[in-house]
Amino acid sequence: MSRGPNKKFEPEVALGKAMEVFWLRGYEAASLTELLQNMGISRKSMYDTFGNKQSLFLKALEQYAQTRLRSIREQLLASGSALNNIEQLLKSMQKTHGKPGSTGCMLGTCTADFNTSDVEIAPVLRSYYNRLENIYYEAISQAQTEGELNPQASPRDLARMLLCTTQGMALVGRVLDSETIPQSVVKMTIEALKKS
Amino acid sequence: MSRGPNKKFEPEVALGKAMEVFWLRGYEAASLTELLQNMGISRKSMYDTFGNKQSLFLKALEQYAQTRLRSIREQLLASGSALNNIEQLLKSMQKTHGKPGSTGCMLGTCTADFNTSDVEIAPVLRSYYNRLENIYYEAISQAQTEGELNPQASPRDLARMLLCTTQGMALVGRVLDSETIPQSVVKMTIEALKKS
DNA sequence: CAAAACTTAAACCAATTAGTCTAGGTTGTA
DNA sequence: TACAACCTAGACTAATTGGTTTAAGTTTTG
Repeated sequence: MSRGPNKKFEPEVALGKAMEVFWLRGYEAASLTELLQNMGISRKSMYDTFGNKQSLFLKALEQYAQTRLRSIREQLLASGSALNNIEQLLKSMQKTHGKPGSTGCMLGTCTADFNTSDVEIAPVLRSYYNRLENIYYEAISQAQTEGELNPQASPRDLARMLLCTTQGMALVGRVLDSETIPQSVVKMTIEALKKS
Repeated sequence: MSRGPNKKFEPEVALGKAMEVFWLRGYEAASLTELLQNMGISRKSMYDTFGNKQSLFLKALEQYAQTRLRSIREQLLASGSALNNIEQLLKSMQKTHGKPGSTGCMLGTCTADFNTSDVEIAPVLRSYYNRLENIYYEAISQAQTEGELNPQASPRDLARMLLCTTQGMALVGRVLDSETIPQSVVKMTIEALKKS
């Protein structure tokens, strides 16, 4: 057994704080100084624990994605009708991204933030989008088997539409000061699903 | 009349080159060095002509938006059916954003790049989104009066859906290496319009 | 108690940033 | 021809960046 005390700060908590800064500012614009201030730890501890800025970011992005994907999956797999769960999810997104000062989705922000040819980050983002698409796919399929959606429609196509529409809403919402656009988008998206 | 030669370089051409760099890299990551190299002018000329980096960026963004908006408007107002023009526009976007190495829409990239509370840039982006929404609105209205779309549907809602869906497709396309997602999105969007 | 594991604060480094300024060259016109 | 307008190249500044290292202090445990 090793001697001495264990880590005093909670790496996961500090990582969460770092995530908030990256989410708000983006990778480049998030300075070490601001990151450390929010994380509440010293420079040394950060480098000892997380390696460097890029790997800190990748860990923060991973935590964001897992938290977000789990939350969405839970909302979609809640008891009751699958279609209703999709509607409720979209409504909650409408509210979130319609708020002034909303920061959108961290995946989307990073998708814009990084050079498209960045071989380090692009595959990570692509994989998260795939997982998100698959979550939508499952929910739509379930709504179909429950008889709530047209069984002839392609759940794969619908899931992809849902993916891009919500990402677009989250992105545009960053500069909006009213809920009108998200309202329209969610309304039309739900109609599109039902009429598919 | 003033003496001496007029400007040797074309400010609009140089601005276009700057725009390309900003588009590819984003505001922060676009260094003066890279900008000047692409613009093909000296540091001094840039500061004399454009002021500083931020105003260079704002001018580049304005040029991008005007070029882009005009192009979209032209495609939508082309001769023939309004609905068909919308379809053709979406198909061209599908192709563009499905290409590996696609850089998305500069408006979207900047929307993610800047701090949401940036009072300088947020209103500019918001205004561009409004203009884009209005262009879609006109096209949809025309398709309705031409009897190609359900006249009961709200062209405002549909225009907003189109806005967010295309922005999302452009954004996600930055990390994609195949056309499958844009294909699905465009297919579903056209269906949604027709069934609205 | 003493050593190990952990912590912070701050000094430090090399590189890069946006922006300014100067010196010298070219070009066109009064 | 002489001067004004424009140009480039590059030196320079002041600040900031990510990252490293050092020194000193704290806590736990063998």
